[in-house]
Amino acid sequence: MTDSGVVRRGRGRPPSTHVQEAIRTAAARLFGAKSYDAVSVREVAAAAGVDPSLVIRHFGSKEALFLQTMTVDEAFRGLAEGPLEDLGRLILERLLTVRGGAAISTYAALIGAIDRPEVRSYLEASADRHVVAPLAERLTGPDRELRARLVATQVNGLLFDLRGRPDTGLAGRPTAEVLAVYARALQALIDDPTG
Amino acid sequence: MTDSGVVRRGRGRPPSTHVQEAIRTAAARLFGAKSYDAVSVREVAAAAGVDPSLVIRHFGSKEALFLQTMTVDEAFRGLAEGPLEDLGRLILERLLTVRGGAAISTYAALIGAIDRPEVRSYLEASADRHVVAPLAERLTGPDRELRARLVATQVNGLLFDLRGRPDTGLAGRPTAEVLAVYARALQALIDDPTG
DNA sequence: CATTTCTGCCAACAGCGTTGACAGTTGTGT
DNA sequence: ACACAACTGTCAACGCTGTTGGCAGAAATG
Repeated sequence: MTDSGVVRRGRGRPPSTHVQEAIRTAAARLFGAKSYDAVSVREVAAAAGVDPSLVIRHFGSKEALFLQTMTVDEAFRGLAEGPLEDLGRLILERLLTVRGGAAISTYAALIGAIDRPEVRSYLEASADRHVVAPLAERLTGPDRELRARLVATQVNGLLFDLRGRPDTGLAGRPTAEVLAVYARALQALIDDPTG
Repeated sequence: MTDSGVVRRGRGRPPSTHVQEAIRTAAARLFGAKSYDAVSVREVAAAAGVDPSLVIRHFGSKEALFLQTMTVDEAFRGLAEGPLEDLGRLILERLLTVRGGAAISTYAALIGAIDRPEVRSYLEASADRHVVAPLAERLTGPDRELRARLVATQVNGLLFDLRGRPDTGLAGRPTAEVLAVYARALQALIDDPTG
């Protein structure tokens, strides 16, 4: 879906790959550990053993590098699949356990940069593509799209609150307990209110 | 609760008020219109007709000025009061309608700066004080504190998704419709699951 | 073999939040 | 009345930021 970030412009010397890879690796580590603002381009460059200007040259801007590095699509894919009657629990289970909570910390980094328009629209598009759209098609009863949208809202809230504490869980509670209780609320939106 | 931001250090010339007021007014307008990062201290100073260094002198830092300007306590006070059997709807109604959605836009500004530790802890403390703590005392059944915490989580999610669109509502839906549907999910956490 | 597009490197830009230095003003304690 | 302390506002400067331009060389295409 996303290209490598380097635009081929015709004939001539082809772009290198290992320098980009080094920058991307360093950026992923730093953006995962500190906030967007707290990570400087010069810092990423130093970690990658590269000149700061090269980072911009290769990726266009700090924000573009950030967006290319911190993607959440992989963790969100197929989130709305599974039997409807147990989907609330299933969604939460996948979010909280898959890849050791990697989805949460990546999401946390994105939320920290939410004021940047491109980050914001990426996050919205991601929720739409992986949760709202597929779920709206499967729901039955009234207000299907709104209910699907609000499922994403609840997921947003949970991810928002879990920012930075992927292990300890909410309010010191273990993940399993949060999951069981919150699943009921999520399921209240999934179930047909007239049925 | 919060003092004026100027610390009296003993005898001597007392602090002025109208300059602080001018800075605070300019800051409130700018922080409400643009994101934390997009508003510079120099810009606030210019709007207040004041030297940039005075802004820092008076308020300590840009972040302190921000926190003193954008407070959400007023809008959150008493949020968890009212009959338990209808509290889900009541909470949402108060959040979405009080003061024309001023709570939402202020919250939006705070979320935009969520990566700053002091902003983060203020937001957490605010939710605790006005929602989690008073609600946990009133709930019945198992997992009272966790359920109260998750009510705040759902509220967070809604405020998060409503950022920047206090009028149009979610997904273009009018506020009333969102309210009615989401209230069910919120109420699912408030109701005693064993009852 | 000319052309084109990369490479990497250095210096510089404008803007940022913040601080130091300094002179002037206004209050309090004795 | 007088010293002192804490404020006032003004100016220049600090170190940092993301980003850009210039430049010489390398590697591909036609």
